[in-house]
Amino acid sequence: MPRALPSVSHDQVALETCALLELLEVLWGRGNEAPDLGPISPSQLRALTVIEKWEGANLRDLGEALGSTPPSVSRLCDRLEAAGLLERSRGTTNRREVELRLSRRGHTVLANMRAWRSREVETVLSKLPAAHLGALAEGLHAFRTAAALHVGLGETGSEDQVPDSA
Amino acid sequence: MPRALPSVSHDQVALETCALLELLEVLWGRGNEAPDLGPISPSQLRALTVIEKWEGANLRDLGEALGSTPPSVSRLCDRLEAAGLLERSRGTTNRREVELRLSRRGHTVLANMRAWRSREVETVLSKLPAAHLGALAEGLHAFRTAAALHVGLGETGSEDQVPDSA
DNA sequence: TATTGTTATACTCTATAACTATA
DNA sequence: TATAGTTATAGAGTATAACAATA
Repeated sequence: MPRALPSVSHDQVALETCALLELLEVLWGRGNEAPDLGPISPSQLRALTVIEKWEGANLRDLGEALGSTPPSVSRLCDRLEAAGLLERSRGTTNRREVELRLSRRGHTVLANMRAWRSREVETVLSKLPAAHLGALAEGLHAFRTAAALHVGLGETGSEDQVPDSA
Repeated sequence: MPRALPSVSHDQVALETCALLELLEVLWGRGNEAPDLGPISPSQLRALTVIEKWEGANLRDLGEALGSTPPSVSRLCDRLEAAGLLERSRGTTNRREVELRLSRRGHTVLANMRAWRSREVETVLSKLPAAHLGALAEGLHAFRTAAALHVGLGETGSEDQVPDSA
């Protein structure tokens, strides 16, 4: 089997993607087995992820990105701020708005999380033949670029992670 | 750029995978935008996913798969049973164990969830060129096969989803 | 005694509703 | 008045500790 033919249907790839995601949901949902993360919850991680790519967002913005309500987001930020991962500052132009930014510890936590997950994924990747690895890299990058645009988090910091294998 | 060379490093692909997963975490974590799912939570979805592939598991098994403690799992199953998605029956051979099985509604809920997610993914895939689509299909399948073995959910119902593009 | 599951209690996350403050 | 954010209260999810029942 040299290469997949271009006759693959969207249907099949969509199902394949979902199956993989389901697997990783179960795996990564396991109560933080990452040692460096501290007692940080999935919700907090999601919030940090969004704010990292959207510095200076207000509570409404964050709530919309997370699909969460203002009170939930407010409390979530309370805890993130108390944990020293997030900074809330009253807006300069509009005094009723809040500007959200990651603290240095916030950035560190995200970096640690990514490092841990990458190590997990690498143990799996190490079992793949090189041909499959190349196909995966190509396909994933194309997919993520399209997906980021679709979700609305595309224009910011997506490219700095993977320096493009060229 | 015709095809990715086999010189891609595990490192880079791991980071790419994590970046994509992060994106989908934010997207799918948005309070259930799937209409057919009803008020089912991510935790409940994870539990159903595991039990589907492990019919007759007991509470300890489920807890281990989810990385969760027995009391949490017990309560989680209380709610799943109350919602009619799960059936708890006292074990036949060992009367202190419990056998967990999905109800018909449980199976339906999982099917609906997968259908909704697949539609979401397909809207993204429809924007990919055919060459990238083929690469993605090949890479994802190889990855999932390796990952399923690593996680410990490999021998059961992994193959029935994608009939292999051949 | 060791194992399986449950109950007791506490904290996080989320939602709806009501409230405060700014525009 | 409309908008941004917070507080009040309630239910789900999780954890540790203590308990009941079976092997």
